[in-house]
Amino acid sequence: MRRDIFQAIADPTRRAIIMLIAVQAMTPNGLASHFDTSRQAISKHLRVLQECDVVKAEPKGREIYYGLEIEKVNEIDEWVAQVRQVWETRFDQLDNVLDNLKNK
Amino acid sequence: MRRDIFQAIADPTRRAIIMLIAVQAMTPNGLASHFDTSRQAISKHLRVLQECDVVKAEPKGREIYYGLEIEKVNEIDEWVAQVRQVWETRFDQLDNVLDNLKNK
DNA sequence: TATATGCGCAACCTTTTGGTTTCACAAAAT
DNA sequence: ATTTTGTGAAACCAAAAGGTTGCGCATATA
Repeated sequence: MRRDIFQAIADPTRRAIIMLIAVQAMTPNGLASHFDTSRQAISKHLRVLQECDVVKAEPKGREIYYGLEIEKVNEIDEWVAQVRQVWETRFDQLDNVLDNLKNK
Repeated sequence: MRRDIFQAIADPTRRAIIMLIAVQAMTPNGLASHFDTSRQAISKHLRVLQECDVVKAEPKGREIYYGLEIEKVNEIDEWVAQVRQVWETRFDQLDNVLDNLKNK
């Protein structure tokens, strides 16, 4: 399944996971202790996060630490910036129209 | 149903709608002409976008123009900034640890 | 007035999502 | 060597998502 970062952050639990591992890498069990669901459910969320490279797995013995890939978060910023840029350009155009009116 | 902005931007079609109306307010039919789906499907997306205040409806005769509420986009930024801040603080803490080691 | 247009809403259907339970397996601990 | 612990994967399930078609209603247009 083709995932993207926007789908990844759509779920509140996944956003909370991201926030937690922003502090430090954590294991599935460690993460699950902060939520009201099973470890398996958290593992599923981690898989989604992995599929779009928001999260990286680092095995340590029989534990697996999941760490945040902060660069991926930039993709969100980029889109938001694009929207804002389009929005502001629109006002520039309006300004131009108003300037033209004033100059007549 | 309780929606939030993150769910709103999860769908690619909705992100495209947001980008389009960032340029100028548009009607459902006007929007639908840019996509490969029915007007009703676009209307459903608009309803989702309305429910989390990303979009505002402005009736004009029998047409309804949907315009972007740019302020809502800031909520995305805020969350991203929060993640980044936590992430960077983490490194500050590591720096502190390293500083302490160096001072011994 | 009759007709065409633009729209929202409801019913329906299929696929996806998010959860659970159960299992197998590797790595630690006993 | 046996048991405990940490994990991913698979099967299953209910709910939600995203699409369609068909409708009714209000507003333009003829």
